[in-house]
Amino acid sequence: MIQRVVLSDQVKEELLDDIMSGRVKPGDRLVESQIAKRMGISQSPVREALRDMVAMRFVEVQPHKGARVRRIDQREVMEIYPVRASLEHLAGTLAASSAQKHLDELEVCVDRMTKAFEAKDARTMAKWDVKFHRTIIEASGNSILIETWNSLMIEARTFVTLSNLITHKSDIDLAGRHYPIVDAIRAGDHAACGAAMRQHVEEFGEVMKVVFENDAEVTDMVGTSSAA
Amino acid sequence: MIQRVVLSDQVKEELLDDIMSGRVKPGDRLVESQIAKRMGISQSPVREALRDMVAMRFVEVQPHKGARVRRIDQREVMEIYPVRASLEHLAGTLAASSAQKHLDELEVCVDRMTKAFEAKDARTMAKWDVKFHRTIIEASGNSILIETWNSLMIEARTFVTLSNLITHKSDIDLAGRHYPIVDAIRAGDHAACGAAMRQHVEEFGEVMKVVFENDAEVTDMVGTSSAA
DNA sequence: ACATAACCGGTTATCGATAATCGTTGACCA
DNA sequence: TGGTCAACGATTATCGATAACCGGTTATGT
Repeated sequence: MIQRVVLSDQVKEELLDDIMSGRVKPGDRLVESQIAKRMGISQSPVREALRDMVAMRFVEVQPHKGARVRRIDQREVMEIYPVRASLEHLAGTLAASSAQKHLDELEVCVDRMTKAFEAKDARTMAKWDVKFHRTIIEASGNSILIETWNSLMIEARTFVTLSNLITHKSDIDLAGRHYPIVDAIRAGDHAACGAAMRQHVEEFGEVMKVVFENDAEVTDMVGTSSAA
Repeated sequence: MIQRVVLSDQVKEELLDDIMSGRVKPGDRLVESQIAKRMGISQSPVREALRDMVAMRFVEVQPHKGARVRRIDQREVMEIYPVRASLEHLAGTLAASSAQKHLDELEVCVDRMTKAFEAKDARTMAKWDVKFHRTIIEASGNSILIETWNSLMIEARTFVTLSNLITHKSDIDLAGRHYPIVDAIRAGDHAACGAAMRQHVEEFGEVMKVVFENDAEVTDMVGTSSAA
């Protein structure tokens, strides 16, 4: 096990998978030497992988005290929506024309999302949801916007969020709510597309808020996501 | 030299300073072993510092090939403004009330900015400009927004941008353009504050665009910034 | 009893050395 | 001449060992 190009990248992937799958939970310590021993490698690549994951915000380290899986609390989950709404509003506005060549692609995303939702498969649904949004972000052509959006690690967050949603509120058709965006792109209407993106993200935030309020003990989202 | 808490942080600061001051230019290689020898330390903390600076987008590395100072081109400089405008619009909207307790602070920033501008001191001006904006971003209370804004490394970018501006177009009073924001905060008008923030950032972008157009050979901003 | 100091196990931060990899140079041959 | 490839120097990626550091615990003095 562990054999490809750059060890630290493989370590990173493995640790990321541990986190996403729930094998390790928020707050858990990630001890460099232990991980190194478990993977049969030295401390250096592990250390490097952990630092990378700090930049991704999956891990937090305190000097001389070590790394832990970052705890994503309800406040943080909710705080992301206004930021996404702003960024995606901009992306929608910029991308309304250039995204037209991706209309088929976008519709495939919505379709797959719908199916995954019916199958209660949060991971797959998150994947297509994120692909939909990323397609539009990238069509904006603004590389800073793209990098900024990517830095929010929306894929992972969406996954844990949808896991919760599907578990606790399986009657909301999220996939279908992407159609207004598709329509605005088809019409090439920049303002409408931006507005649709904003509204879509804000709506999603509202739904999550309700989920939280109806299910107060769910404060540790990543931890509970392992059920999916 | 080099003596505080964490070596890699000191290395990072030193390298950052080398870049900001123009002692090393975009495209220059940053050889781990050479830097280590020059600073009288081992390769590890240098390596770590470089990886951190990749996350900050000041450095780029290719596996097995090493690190170079990242080239920031005109396109990238211009692309940041729409993103900033979106984020700061949001921040202004959220912060109009809570920033009221920082009104004095904000006015100090503008004052210092004005003085630095008169002294043609781009570094100091950037410092106070960024402090002004950061104060409002932080008053928004949204930690994701704060982190996202920080990830744009606006301080360093503003410095190189202002260096150019001061060199090439010293007749524009940028500092004074912060007053509409201060006024909106004083009035506690959320919508106006958001709008003022957006307009301010967009105006700055416009000014920079003009600077670029009037000075076509300036495409390598970091490189030329060493004049400041 | 209580505060403080010395100690200890566990872990991180740093070191110096080595293996792996890259780009280049120059020999060799068709 | 032109092209392939082996060897080289430079540099990165990884290693194993050690020093520095943290938090908790026990020993010590008042």
